[in-house]
Amino acid sequence: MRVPESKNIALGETQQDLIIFLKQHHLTITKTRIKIIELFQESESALENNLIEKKTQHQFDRITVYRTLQAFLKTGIIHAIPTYSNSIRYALCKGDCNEHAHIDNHLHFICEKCGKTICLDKADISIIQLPKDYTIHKADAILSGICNVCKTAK
Amino acid sequence: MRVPESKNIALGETQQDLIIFLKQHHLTITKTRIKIIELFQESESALENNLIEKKTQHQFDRITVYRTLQAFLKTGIIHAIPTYSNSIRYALCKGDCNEHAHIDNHLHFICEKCGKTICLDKADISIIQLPKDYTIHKADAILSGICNVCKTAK
DNA sequence: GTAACTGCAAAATATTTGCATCCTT
DNA sequence: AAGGATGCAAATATTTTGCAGTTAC
Repeated sequence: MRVPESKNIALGETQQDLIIFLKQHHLTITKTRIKIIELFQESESALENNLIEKKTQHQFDRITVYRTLQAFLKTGIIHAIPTYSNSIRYALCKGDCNEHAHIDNHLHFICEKCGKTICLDKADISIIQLPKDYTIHKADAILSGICNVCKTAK
Repeated sequence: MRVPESKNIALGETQQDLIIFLKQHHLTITKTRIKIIELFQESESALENNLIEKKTQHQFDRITVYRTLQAFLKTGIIHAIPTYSNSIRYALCKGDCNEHAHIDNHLHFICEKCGKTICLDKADISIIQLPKDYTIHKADAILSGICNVCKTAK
């Protein structure tokens, strides 16, 4: 298949788009990878290894899921999100991230009730004033509280 | 010992101050707790369980360290810091935190070179605009890059 | 003396690595 | 056919829990 050249590698809706997307990131096409990317697309909140295993009903080996996430991370498809717990969460990169450049400055919200981690793309944290003698590569804000769903659910 | 009443429970320099501090937080005084608080005071960067074990030269059982951290966390002496890794880091609360109220809105900087996590107290992230339908209890910003020490060390 | 803290054992959870086998290109 | 991806086994790291012995108040 011919892979279109593009600076802005965007993730389309159809499975065909998804295959192109993976190829653009120089990843081989496998059932695992397609399924896990689809999961990320469906989910509005961040995912951790454990959660992916459950959502795929243990269709794939736990280790395969770890390795898939590592491959996605390395090629800039997903990014890690800092958490207060001891498991690493990931979410799809919305921007123009790839192996070489990773732009990932945004807000993350962790709900204290349901535990979901949600990327809030609209907000921008570049307004934060930084100390002079530090070089900043990446900025992440973690907000915690009660999310919109849990609030209305009471 | 008479424990002075105070709204602003502050941590003093001497070991005597430290004992008063622990009592104000309704914690019994033990060798472990004194040593670990002292460690936090000495260290300008955040500590994880592992690191505390090493710094105390395994003087205390690993499990005791975990439980000490939990006690400190519960009484508002320390706060957890979100990380990209799978171990939980803690730092002393500088403000007026206690069992009931926890004010902890500040910047955390993680150095990509030396791995240190540093609390940058001066900066304030309350200026971040938040979505309307979310209730925020706590805000934390994680900046990563190169810290002042590693920068000059080259 | 009583309640709380500590240490050992054991278990649960999260993640990594090695190797043989299978799938993608 | 070759290289990469997968799955199983095994190992490591982090954290939690139970229980008996010790310490703080």
